[in-house]
Amino acid sequence: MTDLQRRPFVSARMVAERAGVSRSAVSRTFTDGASVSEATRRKVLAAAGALGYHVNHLARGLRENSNIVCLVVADLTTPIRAGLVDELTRKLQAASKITMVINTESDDESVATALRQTLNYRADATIVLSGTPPASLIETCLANGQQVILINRADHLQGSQNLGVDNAMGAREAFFLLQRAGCRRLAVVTSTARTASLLQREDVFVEAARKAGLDVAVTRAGPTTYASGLEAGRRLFGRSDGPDGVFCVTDLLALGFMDAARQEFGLRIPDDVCVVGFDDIEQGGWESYRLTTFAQPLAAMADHAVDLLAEPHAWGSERKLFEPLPVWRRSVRANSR
Amino acid sequence: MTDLQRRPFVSARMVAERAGVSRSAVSRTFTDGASVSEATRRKVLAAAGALGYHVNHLARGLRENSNIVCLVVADLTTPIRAGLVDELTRKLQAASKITMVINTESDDESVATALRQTLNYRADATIVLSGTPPASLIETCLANGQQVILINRADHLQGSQNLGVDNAMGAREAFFLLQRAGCRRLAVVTSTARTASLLQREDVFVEAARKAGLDVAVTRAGPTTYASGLEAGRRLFGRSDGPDGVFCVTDLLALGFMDAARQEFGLRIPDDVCVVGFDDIEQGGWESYRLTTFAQPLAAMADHAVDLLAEPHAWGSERKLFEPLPVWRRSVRANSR
DNA sequence: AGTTCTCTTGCACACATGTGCAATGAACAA
DNA sequence: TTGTTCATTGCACATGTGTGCAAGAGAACT
Repeated sequence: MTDLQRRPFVSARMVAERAGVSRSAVSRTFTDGASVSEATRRKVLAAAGALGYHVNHLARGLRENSNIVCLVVADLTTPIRAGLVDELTRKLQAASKITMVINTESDDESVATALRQTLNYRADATIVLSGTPPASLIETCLANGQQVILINRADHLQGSQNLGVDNAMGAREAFFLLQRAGCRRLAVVTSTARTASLLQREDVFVEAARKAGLDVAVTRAGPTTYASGLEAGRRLFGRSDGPDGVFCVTDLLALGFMDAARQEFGLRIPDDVCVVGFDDIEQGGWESYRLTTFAQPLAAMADHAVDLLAEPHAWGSERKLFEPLPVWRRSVRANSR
Repeated sequence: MTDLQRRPFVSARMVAERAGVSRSAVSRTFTDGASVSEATRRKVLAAAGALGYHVNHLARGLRENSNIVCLVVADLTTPIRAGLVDELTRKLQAASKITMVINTESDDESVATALRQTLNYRADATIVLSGTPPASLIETCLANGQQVILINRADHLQGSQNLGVDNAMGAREAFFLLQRAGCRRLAVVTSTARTASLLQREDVFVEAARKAGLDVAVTRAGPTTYASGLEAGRRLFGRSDGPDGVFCVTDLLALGFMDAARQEFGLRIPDDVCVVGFDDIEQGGWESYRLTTFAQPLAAMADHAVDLLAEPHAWGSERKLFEPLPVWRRSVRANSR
């Protein structure tokens, strides 16, 4: 009682003592394919059960791979982020990895701090979902044999492995959708967060419209939230000639925009305005919205990320793009030609 | 190249060699309050910087506390769950803990497996947000000196520390809200998932109504989702005398229910039906819904959970309840007496 | 019986860290 | 100069694993 101190976790040695065998025997009992006789194995298992022994994976991680994967993410409550984290944690667990989540601000300094923590815990790999880590830090991770996987960060950093949805393709398709619906006064609703993904969606859409001889009003009312979409709607319809076809670079923005159009300006969707989103979050499918959008294939993306972990770390920084899947619902008119 | 194998992480010994000091000096440099001269400290820091050294927290965790906290959770994409995980990861990080997320099915067997993994990684504590671990396993955790904190699991398990929102209070208030609004034909919309929280909300509401001489129709159309709320609405209004006051035990159910009422039966809210939810998820505040509900004080709950970690593990299983905060919006009529 | 072969087991080391203890050396007072 | 104090530093051990190596035991075969 006096001397026991604060070391309550039962170790392999205690099990060995109780079972009357060597510590090696205990270790081998819990190692697949190691050589132990059936008799000692039973003795060890009995002792372990009685004492409540569990192999210490931290100590095991000292010698070999830690099997730890870090997820660096911001804005966890956003549906699309939550969806991705959900898929990843699930699949990582299935691959018998352990997931450490670092919930950071999305500014680059915080991400850098998070990445350093990653190194402290000897993670085999880090998956970055938000922000952009500085190149020098990525290099440090790689030098320490740690994989760095960036998801939907268009920044093409040397040595890191990249994957993401094909924003350009989605934006192009979005334009064609609105064009086919006969929209003439186009607008893009985006956010003040100038991440590469959002910028690309905006740019490609505007470019496609320009090629077709149409002008586009771009609105950025705030961060990438429902509230910003709402505010964008107010701004766009507050002027004399509101748009009749709108591409919202994110579903959240789209839902806010739709509410502004309908509740505050009495407009009908899709009769008066057509709206296209991006991401395919669950809420877009709700009866109040029925938003036509492009889905990020989250399951496939998570699968691929986990596959990358198994492969021998390819050095040339690669980049895999996933096609966004069109989801047809009711926020765009049927072809009117 | 041939012999280097796969051990790229730089250790304290390498730093020591490069700096021309002992390994202890390196260790002390990175330990607060240890005795190192300014000269060697500088040498060590220089070498560490050049080599990209980071202290191995896993090895450090072998001797003392691992500073790892496990979060066992299911249905991560649900807004309320995502919100709680977001708060917890943030606050744990601020308390310089590391968060491991175990995304499990909510059935008890999966939770048990998750809890065992928790022991393998020598987590200082486990926070359970979903499912109910078997009592025997909790005992094992406690015996190993690991704290077990259950959030919103009404199951009062010996030795575990419990906290959650006061469901009874919220349900009672919900009834009074509807009563004051003059509703006479009451209904409860709940799910087939018979978790203690949801059952209590249902029971207390029904009991309060019965005391006031009112009968309540209880509908459970499926799991705790938007779709189930939608289906519940169809069932309730498909009969001759639909309800005029409904308590949905979850905001998600409420939103689905509202959509059914409005889109499929042309009812107005709150003129024809009053709706009260529970949880206060972000979507309930959107313009299409403006749901009156009771908020779970997630921030305060997360604060308290983190505080529990600091305290010396009190053995008598305690239980702290948080008052749900009423959020007045537009889905309930103003008092009509 | 003697030889060979296979299976099992214990010792010792490696992994990366923190720290008690003793030794070293410098600064300072007498 | 000598004795004392104090900061600094290195050695060695502890933490809990996995595994190579050699030794031992028993079985099978000549």
